[in-house]
Amino acid sequence: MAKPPKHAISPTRDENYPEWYQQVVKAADLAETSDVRGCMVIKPWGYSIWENIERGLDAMFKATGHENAYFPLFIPMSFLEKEAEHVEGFAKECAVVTHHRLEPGPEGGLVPAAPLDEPLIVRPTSETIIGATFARWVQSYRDLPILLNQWANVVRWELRTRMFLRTTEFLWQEGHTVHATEAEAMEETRKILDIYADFAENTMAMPVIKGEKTAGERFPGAVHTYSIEAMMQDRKALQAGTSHFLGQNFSRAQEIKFQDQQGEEVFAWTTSWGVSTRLVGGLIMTHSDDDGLVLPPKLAPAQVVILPLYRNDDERGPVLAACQALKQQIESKRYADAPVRVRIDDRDIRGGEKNWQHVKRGVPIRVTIGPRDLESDQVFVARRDVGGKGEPVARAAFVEAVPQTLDEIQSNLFQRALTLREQSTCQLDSLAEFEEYFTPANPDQPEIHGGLAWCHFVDGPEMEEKLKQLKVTVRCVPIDAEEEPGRCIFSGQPSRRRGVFAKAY
RNA sequence: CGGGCAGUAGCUCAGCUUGGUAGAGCGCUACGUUCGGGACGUAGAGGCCGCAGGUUCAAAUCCUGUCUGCCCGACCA
Repeated sequence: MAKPPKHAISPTRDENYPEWYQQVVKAADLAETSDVRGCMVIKPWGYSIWENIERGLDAMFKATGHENAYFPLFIPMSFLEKEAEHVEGFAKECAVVTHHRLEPGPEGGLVPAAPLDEPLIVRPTSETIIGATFARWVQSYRDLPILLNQWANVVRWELRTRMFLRTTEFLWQEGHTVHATEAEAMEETRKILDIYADFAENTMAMPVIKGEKTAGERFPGAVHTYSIEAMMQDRKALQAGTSHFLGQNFSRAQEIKFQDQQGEEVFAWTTSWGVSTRLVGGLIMTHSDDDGLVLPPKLAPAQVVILPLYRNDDERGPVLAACQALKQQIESKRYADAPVRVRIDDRDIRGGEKNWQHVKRGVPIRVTIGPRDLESDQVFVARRDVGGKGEPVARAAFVEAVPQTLDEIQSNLFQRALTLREQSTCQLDSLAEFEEYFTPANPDQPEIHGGLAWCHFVDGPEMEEKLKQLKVTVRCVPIDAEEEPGRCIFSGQPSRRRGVFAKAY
């Protein structure tokens, strides 16, 4: 009998984190590379996770008064040119449609035949096309606020792509709102940030820091950009969601204006905000281990998987019947306002291999039932978050405890991630400490190092130079932190708040 | 767009230096033995050796061109 490897995933996180990530995506059957450069195929298991993210967030948006709508994939090129910073920011990564219609070419194959009068760009984000529409919709203060969201795909022609974290085409939601006053727009911006943080922490079990981006990291065209920042297991930061206060920049560029109660024509205040399939990448890198994916129960497509064990047709019938019965019993239980999601895996493959597939796919609870269990009215239960083979439990007791067990797994994952982040966070008050913190011991093959460093800073050329050299970025200035006088570790200038610094994805 | 590397079975790759019947592992199919943490055996299916040209009796192998992909930089939800 062949000796199984120690871990399902090779290399382990410590050995080679980026490669480990790719292997988890593959082993968990989440996605694969496609025939189109930089674009991935999201497989059913991975897509189900995204659907659960979509469902969860969508409910939160609706509960706060937002409605879904859909705008075109194509944007006339001239629209993008209206807001100067916006052009600057996105022009480089736009895919452009210049022709329609294909005809047979002179040497076989097809050639584009008819050039477009005005090229269309494939949306990298929809501020411009949605803004142009809003300009028509908004005439009176009575038309406001407009609170819209769309679930869509966008394209950004990135040069380096990584599954889920950065792909040429990705799925996301983008919220776009219009308000009569600055205060209201700002309130919206912050409300959405809170929703993102709530969702990240309570549904994804991924701790985040809410903060504001510095000028250099801001969304092109925004006045303020806020983000939620998470820390992955390699101690690098991941921007997991952004909420932008656009001020009147876009409304001026696109003439979104209205008559207020005094009859004066004024420009509206707009916001935009989004999270993408990148969240799936964050989910993977927050919880998964050297045996593969680990899913928080609230997002797991299956929260419980039942694995029948039998050797022959005589055993098969009773075991499968018991599985069906168990499935119904578990489904009658509720977790997080919904019936517990259960699947039976009765595929005709070896039990051991089947079991490992579910380990690698991160199913929170695995239940094995064989002939011996039928006699003793037991089930064999394994939790993905604690690892190990599992243990026998009385069937009735197990069923009764399912919701509580799922809840324990959910909070265990969050606590574990939070603990790692806290252990990997420090305050640094000198440039020397900062440099040491972010310099790997072995530059040829950098080990996992660094983390989150809270430092006083003043945005400027000294800082920029040093960050570039160390490949560190300012993630955000946390908005929940107290003000505290200090001095910029780069320039020595006085500072009132600390920023969070980290290497980042 | 600069610098490095690679295209051979579904996947990962060997073979190329020194030209001579197209290979391995994994995966897949069938049968048997197995089965409570990744099984094993036997038999099979599966190929435009990226593409085009050249050298040669003969090219996966040598030469030229070309296309595509990957890695490292600049850019980034």
